Amino acid sequence: MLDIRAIRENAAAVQQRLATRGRGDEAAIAGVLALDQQRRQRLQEVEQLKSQRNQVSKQIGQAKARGEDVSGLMAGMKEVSDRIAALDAEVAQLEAQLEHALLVIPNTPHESVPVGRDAGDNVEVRRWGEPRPFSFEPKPHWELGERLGILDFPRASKIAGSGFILYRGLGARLERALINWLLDLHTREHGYTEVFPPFLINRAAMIGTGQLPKFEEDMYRLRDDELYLAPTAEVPVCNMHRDEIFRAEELPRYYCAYTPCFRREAGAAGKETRGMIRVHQFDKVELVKFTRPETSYEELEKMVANAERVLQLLGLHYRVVLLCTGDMGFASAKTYDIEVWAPGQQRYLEVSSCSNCEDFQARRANIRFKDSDGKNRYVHMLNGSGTALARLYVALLETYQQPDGSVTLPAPLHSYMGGVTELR
RNA sequence: GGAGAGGUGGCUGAGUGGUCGAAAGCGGCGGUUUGCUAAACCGUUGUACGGGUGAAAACCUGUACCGAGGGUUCGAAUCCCUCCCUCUCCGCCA
Repeated sequence: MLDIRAIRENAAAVQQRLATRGRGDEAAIAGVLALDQQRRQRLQEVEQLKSQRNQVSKQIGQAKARGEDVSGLMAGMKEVSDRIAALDAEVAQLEAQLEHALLVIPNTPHESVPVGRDAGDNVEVRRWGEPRPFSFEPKPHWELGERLGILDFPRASKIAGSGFILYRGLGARLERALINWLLDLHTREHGYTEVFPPFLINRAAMIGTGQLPKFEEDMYRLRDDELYLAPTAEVPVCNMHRDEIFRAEELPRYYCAYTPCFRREAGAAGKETRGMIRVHQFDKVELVKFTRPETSYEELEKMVANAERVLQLLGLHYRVVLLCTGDMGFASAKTYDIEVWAPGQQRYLEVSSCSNCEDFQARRANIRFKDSDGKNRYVHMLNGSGTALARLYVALLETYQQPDGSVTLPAPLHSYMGGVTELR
């Protein structure tokens, strides 16, 4: 959520930054300003009346104590009270409208973000390694997985529907190994604290990180309870500290968490439906940081490096991409994507997305810290995948496939696989 | 799921219709004292949203906030209703 005061004081600049996203979000600012103006006007009126009421009520109390007749005073105050009730309702309605208007406006991109329309305008920042050369035609993961008997898409459909994965045997073991290895890596070597949160999320938390109210149709929701399936661990982990105030010395805080991620992928039907590139449920280890505002951009670079380390240790070729204004997510001010090379499909796959949301989520979730001058300020919140498992799995299978269809496993996973070094 | 108890400021905890933003204690901050530490003593101590003054730091002022939302009343932390959460017991269950 953007700061209403910043909008009030700098409307043109905010509009200009929003316009770079190319979605017309800047158009909402005029309405926000009008609502804000009305709200403040009504607020002044009602507060003046309340002041009057407080004074007279006090007089009534005192007069009564002296045994005087107060029926005249009381009669007059009834009208004031009714007027207050009416104005209060008006203010509440304006506030609700203003709140909603602000909740559906995306974050303003940071000035270092390239302006662009879509993914085509993203800027490649660096590459690591290079695509593995093949002496044979590399196969896509769905062929490898089915042949090895570790991925079973038809049976996943039988249970849930299309867009779900069933791992079995060493395939299931590999998924579990990756989860454990990633959590160990980030907690032991990168200083993150492990969190295992609920996978069901209430509405307030979904609003806190920005999934709601705008993206309701992308979320799985329970029928009988106001609960949603976690679309990413970002949601529970960020909301851990909702309505809290950190002491300055408690920052930065690093958390990592494994959760499955549930996404309806509404509107994405038909796109990339083959295999496990885009599915309704996938596993992910997520990194989340709460930082002071001054350090959040350094922390973003470090977070990207932490995610890159995953691919480096696994020996997977990747590139880092800085998203342009038009391709960034709703809550983000700056995002790097990490894309791993999938030789079976001759393309890069997004396995991580690391974002600095600045105070956008902190304002929604009301997460602050007490600064050295005693003032409460909003923290900056960052989140990044470290990494998404399904696509990492794809890259592993396709990169380390052998001519006979077997797959060797990179060294870091051997112990996590109980000594198994290849799938065949 | 059933029965009961409870949710007050950073913490503990008083407050059952009016002068309560809220006693007291602890903690925090500032000061006195001190070679240092501790203790003692004095003072101070919330947040949000408006309005005003100021270049700003800040200051002045109003309103709201005692789990959340409604209601009664001239006036609600206090009375009523609904909901949420915590604790205890019972039931059920991995």
